[in-house]
Amino acid sequence: MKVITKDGIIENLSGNDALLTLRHTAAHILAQAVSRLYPEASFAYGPANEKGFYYDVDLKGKKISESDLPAIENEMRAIIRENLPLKPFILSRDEAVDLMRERNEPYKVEHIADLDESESIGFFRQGDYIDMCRGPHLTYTKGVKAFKLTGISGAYWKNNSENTMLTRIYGTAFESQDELDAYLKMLEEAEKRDHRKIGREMDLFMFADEGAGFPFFLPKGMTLRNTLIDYWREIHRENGYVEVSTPVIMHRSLWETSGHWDHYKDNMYMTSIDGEDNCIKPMNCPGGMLVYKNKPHSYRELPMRVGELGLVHRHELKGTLHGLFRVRCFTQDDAHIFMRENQIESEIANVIRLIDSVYRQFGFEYSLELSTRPENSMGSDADWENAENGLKNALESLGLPYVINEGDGAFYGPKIDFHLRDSLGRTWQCGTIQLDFQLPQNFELVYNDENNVKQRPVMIHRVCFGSIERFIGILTEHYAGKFPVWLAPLQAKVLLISEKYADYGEKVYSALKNAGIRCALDDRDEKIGYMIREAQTVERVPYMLIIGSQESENGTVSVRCRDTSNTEVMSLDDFINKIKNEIDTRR
RNA sequence: GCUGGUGUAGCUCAGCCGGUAGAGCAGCUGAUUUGUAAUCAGCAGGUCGGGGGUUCAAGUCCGUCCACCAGCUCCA
Repeated sequence: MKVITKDGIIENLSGNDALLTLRHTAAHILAQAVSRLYPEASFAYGPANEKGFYYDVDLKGKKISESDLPAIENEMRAIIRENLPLKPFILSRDEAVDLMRERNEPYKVEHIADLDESESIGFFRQGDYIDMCRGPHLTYTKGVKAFKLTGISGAYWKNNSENTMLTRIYGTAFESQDELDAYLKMLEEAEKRDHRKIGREMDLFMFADEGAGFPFFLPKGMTLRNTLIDYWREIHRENGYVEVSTPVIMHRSLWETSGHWDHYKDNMYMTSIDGEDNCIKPMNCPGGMLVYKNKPHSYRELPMRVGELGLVHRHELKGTLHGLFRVRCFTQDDAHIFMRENQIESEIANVIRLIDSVYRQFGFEYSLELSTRPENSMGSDADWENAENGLKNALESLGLPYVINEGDGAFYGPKIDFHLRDSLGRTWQCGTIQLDFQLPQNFELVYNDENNVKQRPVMIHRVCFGSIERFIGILTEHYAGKFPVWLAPLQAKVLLISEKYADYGEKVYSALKNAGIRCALDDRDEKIGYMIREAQTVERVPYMLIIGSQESENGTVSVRCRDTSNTEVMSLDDFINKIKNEIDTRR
């Protein structure tokens, strides 16, 4: 794809670079269209990304909605038809500021001040529209052949909630109409997997207006949840963890010691007990500290791995709530690991391996991020450096790729985050490993070393699922509700062709039940097609056992598989062995 | 919290310029006894998110609160 740089050099781009350039040019065309329809508009940032492009616009109090998008799209098409050349030019800082002031672009003027002194300031002109931009761009507007405006929202200038809110107009563009259509189709398919919709259809969980952000688990959702927890307990037992449970409500003094009172008060729910301030725990760690302090410890016990499935409550802003993905109370599959400093690297590597095995069980891809010291943090520079190096060394010794998020750590320590990719291509933070030198100090934790000298342990906080609730939401979308047999709330359903076969149907049903298989019997006097439709498309039961005259005469079952819609006739025992094997091996 | 949007039966949705609500599916009852993705009929379901205001009259118009949706910010 032929593109032009801000220095006027023609280059050839391909692959992702070409796509991003195409989208960036589409963003300029969007801005030009907006400037024609809304001459008073000023422009902020208008980048391209992996989903498309957007432009942040200040419409000076003028309100627009999605219904205005077709008009903007039409104007964009007109600009593409006019086939304007994109002409770059370079200005000095002063000239650039003058030009942007003259054209009433205060955000661009502010942007110039943020640019590095050494950077030359590029502009691209297409017709009467000029945009400050480092490029490159397509050479002509007609290069944008397949685009669509996809939405509109508010966005803060420079992503800071203190700043003015601008109007962000979203769009996407591809090199061909076919690719655009495929992308839009994919979005539609993704919408069908929405865990909120599937959760309602499958009776997994619910929400009520009386408790925004507080999920309810229904019987089938509870089965799924307990199955996940059984799996979690099993792998933690195998990896040398013990489990505790700490209270949900504890006295204010605990949270003052832990630092949450100073650093996290706005997110904590409060209550009063006998006139004293108490907090509903937003994190499990302070309770875990009290467990450690319950008795003296020897170096021989370390590393000491203490798990807790802890229910935490956090007051999240209501605009951020989103199904099970973002709630106000959730269960962390937490663990606190107490250890000596020289055990940091190997223990972090152990945790990474454990989390990796969990994600592989479900076939998830993930990426790693290392977050470093934030502004509002506790502790000395030396501790932070130690902690950050510990995490880095563990990642590097395992040879894992990661990106660094400067200043994104917790207030008590740096962390490694695991980001899962969901069916919409969104990434969700699930697992995290946080190294903490602060809480052991604040709570004066100690252990006796081999010389009977008191030493301070280092602590790791870590979660695998992150939050059971979020993880179930992600699993629901990942599998589109078609959970693997070991997780499925209903693993098999017996469907009767007619009530004449009720006796044999009952026999099959109790045999499954006695074998520990989660099953149900549909003995309604409906046609078999009706029962299959419901079992397969709504309940999403992995196996449907159809029972009629042949089966009851031969002692067999006709097994219909949810995922292939194929049927296979087999003996009842063979089926039980087959499904039990799939469950036991978690396939 | 911010920007924009939405809220009508369990679910999906209709309801025009203001004249006190309608469908399909699900549910219940009956008929049917069925062979691999919807059998037929009847019945029942709603203070139109809440509470105000305008009006002779509000699902419809106006403010307000709540919830939800798409984002922003934040986060497991």
